[in-house]
Amino acid sequence: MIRGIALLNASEHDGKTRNDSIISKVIGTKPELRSRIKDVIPLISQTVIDVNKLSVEIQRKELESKYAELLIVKPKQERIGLPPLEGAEQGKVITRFPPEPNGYPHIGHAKASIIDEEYAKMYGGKLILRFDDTNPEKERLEYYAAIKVGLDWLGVKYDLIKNTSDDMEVIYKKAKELIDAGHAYVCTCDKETISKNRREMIQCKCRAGNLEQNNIRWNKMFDKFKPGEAIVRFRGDMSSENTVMRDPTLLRIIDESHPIHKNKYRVWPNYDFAVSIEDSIDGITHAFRTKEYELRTELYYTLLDKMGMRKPKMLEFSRLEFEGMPVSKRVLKPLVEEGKVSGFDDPRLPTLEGLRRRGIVPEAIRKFVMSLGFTKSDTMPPFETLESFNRKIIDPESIRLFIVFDPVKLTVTNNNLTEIEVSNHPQNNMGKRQIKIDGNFYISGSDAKTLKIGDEIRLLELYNIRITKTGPEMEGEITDTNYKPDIPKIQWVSRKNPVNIEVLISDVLFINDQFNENSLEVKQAITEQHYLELNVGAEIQFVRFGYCRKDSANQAIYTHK
RNA sequence: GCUCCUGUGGUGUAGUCCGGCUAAGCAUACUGCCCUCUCAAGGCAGUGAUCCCGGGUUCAAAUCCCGGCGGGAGCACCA
Repeated sequence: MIRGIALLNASEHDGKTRNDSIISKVIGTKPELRSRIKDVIPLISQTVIDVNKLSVEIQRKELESKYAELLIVKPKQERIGLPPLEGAEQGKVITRFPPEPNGYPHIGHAKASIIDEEYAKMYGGKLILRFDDTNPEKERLEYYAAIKVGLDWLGVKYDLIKNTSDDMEVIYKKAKELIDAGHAYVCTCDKETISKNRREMIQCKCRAGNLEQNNIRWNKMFDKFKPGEAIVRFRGDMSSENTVMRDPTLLRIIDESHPIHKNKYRVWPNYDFAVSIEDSIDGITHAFRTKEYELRTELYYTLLDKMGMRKPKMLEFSRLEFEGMPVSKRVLKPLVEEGKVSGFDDPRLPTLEGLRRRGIVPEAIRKFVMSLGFTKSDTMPPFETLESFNRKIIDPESIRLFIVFDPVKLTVTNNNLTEIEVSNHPQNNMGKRQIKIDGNFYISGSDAKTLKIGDEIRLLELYNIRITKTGPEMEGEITDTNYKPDIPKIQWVSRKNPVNIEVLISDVLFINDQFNENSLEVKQAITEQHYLELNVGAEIQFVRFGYCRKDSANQAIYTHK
């Protein structure tokens, strides 16, 4: 057997084989030899020497005659999809997607929700959409809706929808329990002091307060105290190396009206407190969040411990963002307000609406997200990869049309056709369209520039012509109608019924943190009459230009090449 | 500054937990050819990684151990 493997390896490497490879292969095929490896090695070395002495032809001959079964290559099976989850049981996995309704959904939400859904699917479990709406200062009703619309568009299906704010009574109950058990206290220090103490690991006097004081203060938080005057803090560890454990805030007072509950509550839990309670009572088995929360998982588990609640498994993944396409509201909002972009659906933006208008389809986003894997490494995947997935999906259903930029007039002096029929797609049956012609065309300026008198070109789908006049009003005459492979082929638009449109071309929004003033190019173009018959939202491939999505009767948005 | 996380071709990843059956697989990008009445899609081929660096353990290390270095994040009454 050793000889066979050595021969095989030799044949794969120009007749030369090596000890290490053979040892590995032998152990791989017969693991039981592992313990006797020391006895096997000399044997292998000798075989390798013998085999290397033989010529390639002899090696091959012997291999084929004696060890033919080794020539059958077994295909390597590779894991597809997400890595398996620890502790996941078929049918029992419950995941959750917990956005805060404080803005429009973007590619980051897409990644999170797709991972949540894929894992639920993988284990035949459930996905809960939970709005983490515990900060009335930032949340608005329209965002709840926008997020749902975004998920629908993405095709992310959830089994249950709920709001964290609907569980306020449970949250209060848990807070009271923590206070009564001495795991939490009400702190009335001011913000700066708290922050300073946390940095310097100093306990404040509130921490030492007795149960009675804490209960009085807790009750006062619901009426007497003003916002900022008192917070509930977890009795963590002020000397912990993990700063989040240094008596973090659990609840605070906010008087702003909540989009759903209006002024019913004014003591609101903060993120860590709400998430741990919610995940636990919702029956979540596996919770995923982005990496910047990593240090908070210690708090998450500790809190759940102190409350005596069931602990889900918390895992982190890296944030998804594209280079030059920031996702944060902090930078996007000013852009919208200053009119630098047209709105949150501007095609330059990585918002779901922006991507949709640009012509990116949900299936492409899903494939792309899945290709990223579940990792914690900080990376900026190129937008190109998304485009590539997208192109493959939209190509079969994109109608082919002709478009011309910087139009130059071209007249074919001996034209005798009045109408031709053109196929809408080169491979797929997407019907045909009629184009009326009279010998007067527009061609692209960039093509016109390359043409000299006497050149022969083909007007795609039409006929071949020889250029007889150049300049702004070009002329040519038909030489042949048969397709010739070797001459340049260009697209054209009939001057009989041209359609003027503008094409929006996006470039990266930011270059080295600077807003790219040239991030949107608007190009005037002329296309075919047929454009007007397409539905808004249709994907078009303008031949020799690229894919675009019809945004309106006179505007198309460039998707990608 | 402190703490945590992370480091595989230009890019994104698989493999890392449980060292060997992979002289590192896939995708993307790039190049060339084929196909094609598009510079698309499709097919084929090619370029490209001393698996961050240095030690150690072992017959054997991308994988385990130790020590460096690079990158990111957190240090809020935001999520």
